[in-house]
Amino acid sequence: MNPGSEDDGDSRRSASVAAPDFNLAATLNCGQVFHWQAAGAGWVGTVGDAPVCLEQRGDTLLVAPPGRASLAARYLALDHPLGEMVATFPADPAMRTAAAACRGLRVVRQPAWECLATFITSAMKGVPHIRLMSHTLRRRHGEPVGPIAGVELFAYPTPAVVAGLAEADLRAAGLGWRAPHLLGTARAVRDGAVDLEGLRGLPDAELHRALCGLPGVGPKVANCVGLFAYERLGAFPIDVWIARVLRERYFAGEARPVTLGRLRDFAAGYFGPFGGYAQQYLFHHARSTKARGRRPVRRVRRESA
DNA sequence: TTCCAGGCCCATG
DNA sequence: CATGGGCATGGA
Repeated sequence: MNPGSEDDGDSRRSASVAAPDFNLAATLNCGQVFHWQAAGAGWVGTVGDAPVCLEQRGDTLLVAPPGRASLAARYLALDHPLGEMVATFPADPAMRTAAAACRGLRVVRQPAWECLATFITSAMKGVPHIRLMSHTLRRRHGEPVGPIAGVELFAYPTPAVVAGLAEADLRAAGLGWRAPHLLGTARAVRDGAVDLEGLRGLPDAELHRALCGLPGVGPKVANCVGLFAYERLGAFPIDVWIARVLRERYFAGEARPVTLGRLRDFAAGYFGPFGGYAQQYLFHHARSTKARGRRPVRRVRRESA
């Protein structure tokens, strides 16, 4: 990015936004959103249909083109009072460590459909593959909205477009058995069986129930969508990583693995009004510390004598 | 090669 | 209501 440059094109200029207590890289890399690409010193991606370049310099966020500064600031939730929110987290060692390590990570405000669809595709997949599926769907079926900073960008394909695809198209994009789930949900949205914007006014429990009625959406995905798209900051998604963290750090020494239901009950009461934020910090910290130096448990070689 | 991944669906007790 | 098997794909 080249702030203040006079040469061609709006996308070469950028606006400066005050962004204290913010970590752009952690925010875009923590597994809540899957389409941002590192480019030079910053990142390129879309906010809805709008292509944007982002770059952090200390407590300043540079946004290009400059007219999208407020859009980006809202998307990145720079208005969340992060210090106050983190102060509500429980003060146990696991939480304190994660909160310190993830300082500045913000839960962004994602468009509902794109969030719902990507998390339907996320079941039993690693983050890199979720990214791959997102990019493949965008490239093959989304509207081109770039390029920006030399990078071709595509909007996430709309519900109507996805609904018009064949299951085979989605399988060809790497979705596997998630293909009918995404297709079914896209058709439910297109046909008006569910109104994603209309859900905004619902209380948490009703939103959760409505989302769980969609194909491919269970408690975990519904909590992700509630947290990442509907700003239900107390929603606490429990995936295999978080389940492991909870069992190891909060239920160590149980004779038998604590059931998922018990983990849910515990998390709902323990982590407080911003439990979703707490969860995201635990998740990102677990993933970023385990990915490094992760040594698959070494296979014991059986000796034959 | 094997294991694992931001789970959900459906069939059984 | 809890539990278990099945499910596609790609990265490590």
